[in-house]
Amino acid sequence: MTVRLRDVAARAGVSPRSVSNVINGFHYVSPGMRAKVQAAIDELDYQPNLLARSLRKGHTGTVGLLLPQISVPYFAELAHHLVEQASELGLTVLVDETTGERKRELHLLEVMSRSRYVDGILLSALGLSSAELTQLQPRIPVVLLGERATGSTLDHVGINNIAAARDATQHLIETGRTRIAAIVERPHPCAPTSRLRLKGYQAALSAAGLDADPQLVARVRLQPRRQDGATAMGRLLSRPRPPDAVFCFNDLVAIGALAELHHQGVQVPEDISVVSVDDIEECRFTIPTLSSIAPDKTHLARSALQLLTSRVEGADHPPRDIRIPYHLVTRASTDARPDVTAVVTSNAGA
Amino acid sequence: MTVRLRDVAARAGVSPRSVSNVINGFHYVSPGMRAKVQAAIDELDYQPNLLARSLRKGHTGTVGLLLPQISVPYFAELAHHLVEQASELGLTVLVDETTGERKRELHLLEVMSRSRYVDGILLSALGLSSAELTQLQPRIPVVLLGERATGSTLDHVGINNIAAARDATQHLIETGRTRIAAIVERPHPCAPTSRLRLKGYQAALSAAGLDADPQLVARVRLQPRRQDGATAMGRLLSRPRPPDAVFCFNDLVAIGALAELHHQGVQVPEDISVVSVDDIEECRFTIPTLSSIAPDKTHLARSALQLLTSRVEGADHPPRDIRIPYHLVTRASTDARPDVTAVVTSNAGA
DNA sequence: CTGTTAGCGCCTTCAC
DNA sequence: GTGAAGGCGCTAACAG
Repeated sequence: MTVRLRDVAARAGVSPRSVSNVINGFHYVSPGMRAKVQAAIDELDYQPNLLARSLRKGHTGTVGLLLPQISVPYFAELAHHLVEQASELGLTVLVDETTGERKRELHLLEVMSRSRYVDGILLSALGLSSAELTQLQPRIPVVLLGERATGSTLDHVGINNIAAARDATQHLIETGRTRIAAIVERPHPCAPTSRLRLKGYQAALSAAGLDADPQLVARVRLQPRRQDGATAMGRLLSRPRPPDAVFCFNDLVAIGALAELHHQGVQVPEDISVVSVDDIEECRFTIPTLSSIAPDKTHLARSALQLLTSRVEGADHPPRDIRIPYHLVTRASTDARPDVTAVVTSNAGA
Repeated sequence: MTVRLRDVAARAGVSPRSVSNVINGFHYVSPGMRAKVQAAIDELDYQPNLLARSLRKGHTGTVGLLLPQISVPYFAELAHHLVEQASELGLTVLVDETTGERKRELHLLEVMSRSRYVDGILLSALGLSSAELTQLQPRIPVVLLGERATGSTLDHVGINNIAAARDATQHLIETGRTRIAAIVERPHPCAPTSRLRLKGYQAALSAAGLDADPQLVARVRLQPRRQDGATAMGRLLSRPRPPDAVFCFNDLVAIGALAELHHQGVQVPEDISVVSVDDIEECRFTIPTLSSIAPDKTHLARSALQLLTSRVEGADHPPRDIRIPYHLVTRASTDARPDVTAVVTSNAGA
């Protein structure tokens, strides 16, 4: 039924060892041997059993990817870049969804890391606290995506959230806005991203000498969807003194906000301008098109995979925290002139 | 270093067999034995090596998912449902991207199916022709997603594309439209979906006694993105007698069309109404919200996985072609009254 | 109900 | 340069 390495050896009249040598491009194999073996491989249509190889070698060439939910556009795009980069490195990706629940994150991390099926894990954590992540002693390498566990023992790849939010907000200020609102996730110890972005927003305001009106900070639940952005925008519009601009925690929320603004007949960007973070594809086709901070997702994917593979290969340096460059893409939502793109304010520093 | 089954056996003072029995819930194990073994497992923090188990058992509990590109919203949502359903069945999903290229589809199908890493493959084929798919003699089960290879020897799960497009178009007719355009992929032997949807569109027109003006059928490239829909819409608007409604091959194209309509100051749905297929999340927040045919994606995922696992377990029936129910979700793009949802015209027949 | 034994298919240290 | 043997960790006959 299934043709094994030893069948090839028998067919070629050589030892299994020689077949293995040919397959793995090992050592110096005599041309005659190589030809004989190759012929047998072709005739028998032989393909190595990767499972057996992995068992023997102790690693698999597969990395685990743990995401809250793959259909969320940002994660879908991230997964795409990761799969693409992995493929270039000869790796494959095993995906699982955590829904962002602490329990599931822990469970899948545990199951994956012990299964021996993956060499390492890329984790976009939402439910696990920094402390827990720090305490984690995974038996295989783990690289954190996006969220940052302060002082973690784990490698991490992401953008500088404070700086990104600051740049986005500053852009609103530069276009003459003064009552700048923010829509961010409600505070949660395990989800520092939103807190950092709020901090950046506040930093920009204070640097410009604008005061931060707490009435202009709307909170949405964790892992907000478009609808949450719409609801939050509704609340902001009902303030006695509504904003003339909004910084949104992410694109999904901003898209909901745009829908609500349209619904209420508020003109964007004339009455209110909108900016956010992630730069998902959808931003280019919202009405109006949406200005957003664009992390270099290819770079992110590559760095994460490099970090992971280097750990898999035994690298033993202290945990790294890699900051990915980003830039602000200005579009119609922050500018009367539509589709002005790519004002680059790249940031690759710590 | 790594604790093995035999270590547990030694610790518990029993045979490996008994440990295996306990782990796999095999046979009748005496309570005393079970307790002893469990204690040893806990003390040693033992976790089975799934790689070794898979090698031994001949199957892995992993299914391969081959998609053109996972960041495309429809595929992202599909992947989400698949991963979710797989998880419920105790399966994990290995994802790879084909970019829709024939060569890559063939290659990945080959590599995956021979690697012994996955028990079966879910394939959303774009580049492979029906003939090629039919000729395919994969060594592990393959279930086709979405596209239909007529007379294929492979199982298939998808919606009735003709009926879906007919229903969508009929909805436009029922709202009083008479000059109904279509945006579809340009014909390609390997991509029947668009051809079928065009057919359904034409069927609806002819059933209503409307003539099908070839000037009103715009073609876009294969795997169109939002921009392609915008461009095509632009062409339709430049016709001497522009349409008063558009049936779009999929949501992405429709979203591009909406952007172009907005850009040209054409009112939706007053001047032109728009309907499409896929019902991706984004539809609920476009401006205006987009009416779309919603395939039951959960059902699709479940059926695909059921079909696959049943094949993996050796089922030997003739190839199945499962039609998934769908319904038309009417939203603002086809109705002056916004957000009227869920007019169900479910279709589960052959 | 439990213990012993033999591979699943591969790679790799040893000898030659 | 090539051949022979052992084992990665597990499960499933086959006894007992």
